[in-house]
Amino acid sequence: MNTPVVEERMESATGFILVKLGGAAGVLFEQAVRPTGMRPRHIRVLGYVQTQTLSQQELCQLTGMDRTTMVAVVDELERLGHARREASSTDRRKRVVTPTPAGLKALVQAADLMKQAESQLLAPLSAAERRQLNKLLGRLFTPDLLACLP
Amino acid sequence: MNTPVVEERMESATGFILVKLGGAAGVLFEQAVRPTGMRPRHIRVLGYVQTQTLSQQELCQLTGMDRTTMVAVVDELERLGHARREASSTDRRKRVVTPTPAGLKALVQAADLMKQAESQLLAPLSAAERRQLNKLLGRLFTPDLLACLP
DNA sequence: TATTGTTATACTCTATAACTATA
DNA sequence: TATAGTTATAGAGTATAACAATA
Repeated sequence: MNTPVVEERMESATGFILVKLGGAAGVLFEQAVRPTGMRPRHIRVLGYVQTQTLSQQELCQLTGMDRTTMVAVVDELERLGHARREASSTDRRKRVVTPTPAGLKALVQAADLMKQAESQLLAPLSAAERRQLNKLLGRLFTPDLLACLP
Repeated sequence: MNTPVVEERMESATGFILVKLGGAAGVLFEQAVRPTGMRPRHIRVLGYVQTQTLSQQELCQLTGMDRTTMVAVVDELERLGHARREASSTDRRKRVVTPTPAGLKALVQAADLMKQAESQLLAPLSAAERRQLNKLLGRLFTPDLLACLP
């Protein structure tokens, strides 16, 4: 008996494509923002603190990173001169993360690079198709899905 | 000046959603097939060898894994009793990977679990929308994109 | 006693280099 | 000389546990 037990090419399954494409997009963005000396997570943190005053703990909740990772990310932002830790005025346990002028400038550059990378990624689609894709993907991103993650 | 330099919520950007959703889908599949004792890569290898006779090297080319990872994956398939290494009749350097009856049975079970997980993932979409999404994602998965990956 | 930030540590994944046996 | 498989090892990424300061 030589009939395939299971469809051989899960390459065409939506789930498979989604996983692979997500990974590829991650690498693409990583490469795109490399000139800034940052990685996507640094940019995400900078994005949050550009208008709000947030502690590391609050940034953890917003980004889903854990405390120890956040320490490293803020360390690196400080080393790059893109953010500083300051004592919270209300709770002396907390340390507030504040962007420097250089950090804000780097954020603008990074956002531009990411936008370019996204354009490259979505190049095969028309503007209407991009909106369609964004809408469909957004609907998959349910609390239900997030609930079963670690 | 308190105006956001950069849109604060890249959460709505297609690239961001794609990366996050891909990661979530990966975890979902990982969890779904856990009852089989396998991980998605084992299942992928089993899927390839169910009808073809392939060496580890050939499996590397098909899956994109490197040699050392493939050794580990085949080791684990052997330990589970789902595949065996056999000497190639044409080239004694090569070792051909062959599924056992138990391996084929496990593959069927795994494929079913993955299908269920995919249904769960795509539950928010209608059948027509799923086809649409599959088509759009497929078009993003270009050789161009794969070329800029490591 | 609980929480914030921190450090040290362990664990997983993957990649690199070196070895063997065959070609 | 090059290739297939293997092993050992190192590196990055992430998670866990324990600690200091403060609530």
